[in-house]
Amino acid sequence: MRRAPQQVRGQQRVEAILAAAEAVMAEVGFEASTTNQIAARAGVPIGSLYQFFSNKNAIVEEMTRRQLDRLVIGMQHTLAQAQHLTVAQAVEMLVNLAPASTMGHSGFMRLCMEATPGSVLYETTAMIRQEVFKVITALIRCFAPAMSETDCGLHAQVAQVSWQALLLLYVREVDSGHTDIAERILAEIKRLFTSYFSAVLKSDVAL
Amino acid sequence: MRRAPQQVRGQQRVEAILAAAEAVMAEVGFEASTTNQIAARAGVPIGSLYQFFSNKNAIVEEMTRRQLDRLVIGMQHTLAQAQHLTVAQAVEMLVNLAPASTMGHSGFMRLCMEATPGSVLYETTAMIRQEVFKVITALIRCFAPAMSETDCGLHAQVAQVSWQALLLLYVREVDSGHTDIAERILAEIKRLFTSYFSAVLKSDVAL
DNA sequence: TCTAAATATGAGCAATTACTCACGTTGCGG
DNA sequence: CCGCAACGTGAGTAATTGCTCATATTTAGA
Repeated sequence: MRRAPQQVRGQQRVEAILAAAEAVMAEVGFEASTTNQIAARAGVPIGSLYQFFSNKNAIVEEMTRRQLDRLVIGMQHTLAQAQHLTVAQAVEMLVNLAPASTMGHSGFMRLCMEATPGSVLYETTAMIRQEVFKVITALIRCFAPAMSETDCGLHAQVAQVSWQALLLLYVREVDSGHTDIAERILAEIKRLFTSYFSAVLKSDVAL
Repeated sequence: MRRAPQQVRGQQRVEAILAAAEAVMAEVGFEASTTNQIAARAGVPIGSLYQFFSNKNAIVEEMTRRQLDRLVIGMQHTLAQAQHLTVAQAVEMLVNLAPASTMGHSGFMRLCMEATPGSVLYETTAMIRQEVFKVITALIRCFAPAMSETDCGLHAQVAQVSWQALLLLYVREVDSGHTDIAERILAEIKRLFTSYFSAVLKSDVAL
């Protein structure tokens, strides 16, 4: 941020801008969204937007920082007790965290997961993907301590990419108001990861 | 196309434009690519580009038409004999088709799979995703003829989305020249789908 | 050879967009 | 109450881009 707000009206404006930005970007995408559009939606003149954010990127950076905070809540906790659980139970618990961390920010969630390598948005939101990758790696490690580093990384990458794509499917259904379909997708996600991890762990033990 | 080329020089120019467009778009993305950039790369004045293509979209439409042709080759054949195969064998054969249909057009492949709903590119390339969805649905149907329409569709959607994301991972590694990593990813994809479909079919039989 | 259609060409238009800046207004410590 | 810093404001600028169009050249058939 160019200039952190120090008065209440400044903070309120920053909140309004962030909310408007999330709404506009969710509607038209990051690239297609314009700063003028965001400012208008927030009921704020364009000059005020640039008072607090040096450019369009800075807005997303702030959104990423906040999403990251939301994300780590619960994940660390689940991971800590994973060793006392079965694979299916651990997957169940981690997937169940999704609705809470998505709630109220499905717009940003979609932006984040739809970002493609090379785009500005992808670089900005890289931290979030890395965090998910680290959690999955730790999970695999927990159940297969002897697995090689490269194999573990490969499995985690495959899982992370699938997770991202499937969570996107879930978020879209939630956004469309299809709560029942969203629930069924979550169930499918659990089934997919449970069966994949089981297959991976089985072949690891066999070696 | 605004005006189909009728002379050889016209056809050559169209080919040059399509090749240049794929290269440029693969580098900077569809939105960020400019028609002037594409024309320059093709060694063709901007006016000639608009002689054959009414706009940037028309270029991608032609690319999609060609990719669709490449895609259906082999898939129908594999599907036809799926009933004589195990799930693992059918998955193996379908996944093995990927390298051939990707070869030489990984740029467009990436564009297609990175497209997000709402974008122009997504609408244009919708046919390709639909084709993949139809094949997966048929595959599931083949092994579980009694499965309900909604369940079948849900499983196919989950599979299609995962397939898209994982194939993207594969294509990126191929583009980076990491042939060995790409091969290992293909193996993981087979494992993931085999275990997922097995789990799905097992629970279907149990009902 | 002649003519009409196909193709070639690139300066430039119209529209859009991120961002600035010069000048008002409000709030707060002393 | 004063003075300074935070904040408000929006017309305007520079740059970019998709696309047109008037005009020139090439090709194919009769």
